[in-house]
Amino acid sequence: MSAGHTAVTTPPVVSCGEEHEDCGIRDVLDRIGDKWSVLVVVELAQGMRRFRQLQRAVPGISQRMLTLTVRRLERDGLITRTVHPTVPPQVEYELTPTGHSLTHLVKALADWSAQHRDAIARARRDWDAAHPDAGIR
Amino acid sequence: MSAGHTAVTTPPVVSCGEEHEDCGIRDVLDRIGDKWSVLVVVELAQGMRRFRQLQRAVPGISQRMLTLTVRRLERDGLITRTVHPTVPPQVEYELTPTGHSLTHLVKALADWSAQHRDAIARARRDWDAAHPDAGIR
DNA sequence: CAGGATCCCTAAGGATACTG
DNA sequence: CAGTATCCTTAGGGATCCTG
Repeated sequence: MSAGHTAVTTPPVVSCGEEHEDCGIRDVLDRIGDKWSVLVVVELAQGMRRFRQLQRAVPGISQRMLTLTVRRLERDGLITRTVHPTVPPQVEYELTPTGHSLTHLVKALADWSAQHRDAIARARRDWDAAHPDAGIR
Repeated sequence: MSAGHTAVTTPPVVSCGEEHEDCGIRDVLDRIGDKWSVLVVVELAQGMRRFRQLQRAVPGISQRMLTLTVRRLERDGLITRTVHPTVPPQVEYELTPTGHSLTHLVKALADWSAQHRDAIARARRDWDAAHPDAGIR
């Protein structure tokens, strides 16, 4: 169809073993694909943070979601939670080595986004223009 | 606290400009963080596919979600949709160059998952054992 | 075959109030 | 400060039926 097309000769970068049945991809996405996890990880990449510090650093997050998010990250061994029995209480969150390794991945995501966001935005505008009445958006 | 701790000296891998306000990370995750997009992309990484082929290749997906997923991917310029006006109709989906570049990213996700899934599973078991009654899970 | 149109249901997330 | 406890709204997604 379209003129010079590299066609099917493109080597399969990802292939999920034999008959792909989920690989581990969905695993990661179920973990960091939510609304706040990566943002918290990104902030913690700068160093240790306390609860309120995190909440201020991650703009729109509610205290409820912050609590849930750090709990999950802690459960998965991506961050540590250190309670100082002072008054008022003081709780510190910090990335574990595993959590830190995740920042590399997040960096890859950010890089990809930076490289393609313009093209994607353009594609969207074009598509929206070509489909004035779409159930999507 | 814990013995030899690399502490705050860890260089910030990701930092989102100055005061991070979302970077482009959420952008990517909003795009591929859903339940099916990556799986469809992974399948299309093998080459061109038709609608039913995709549905069979991605086990649990409903036709509704497949429709929505490919629409979104098409809108973002990650895949192309080619309609052959035959009877019965035949529609082919294929990765665009941008879409193909995404497979590299997905590969990074899969690799990270493979490297850490055991550690994470262990961390979970430990955490669950230490917190018998947790609202999380 | 490749969808569109509906209906329904659950989980994610927001807002608010309260506590150690 | 660092949470917990409720309540409520929405969006994501599944199931089913219908059509060109």
